[in-house]
Amino acid sequence: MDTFEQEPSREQKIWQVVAAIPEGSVASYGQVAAMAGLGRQARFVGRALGRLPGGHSIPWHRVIRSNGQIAFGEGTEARQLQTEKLRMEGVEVIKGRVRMKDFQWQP
DNA sequence: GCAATGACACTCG
DNA sequence: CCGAGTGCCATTG
Repeated sequence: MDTFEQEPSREQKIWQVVAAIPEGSVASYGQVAAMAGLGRQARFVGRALGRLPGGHSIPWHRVIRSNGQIAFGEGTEARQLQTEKLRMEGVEVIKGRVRMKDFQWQP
């Protein structure tokens, strides 16, 4: 029973913010963290998404580093998938990085 | 209970 | 442009 209650609210907040990112835009971990009320806790966002089980329906591919780079290492399936998804939504991905200046989500 | 790790961010040189 | 150091917090051995 107590095996499914790891972290309450914080994750929920993150999911909300990530789910609120419009198509064709991207947000950095720090940005999501700030909007979720976590301040600089970007790591919490990353860990939250990474440890998240299936069935969450969260567009994790719209979340990248503050620097515009894809969070995953080169040669990983996840990175390829994220790149493809972003391109499919109209986001230009050059060498695994995005032009934040033009695609960063501005609330 | 401590040490190491991790889908990060920021500053400095 | 890139490397190194620091902070922040939860998970895992």
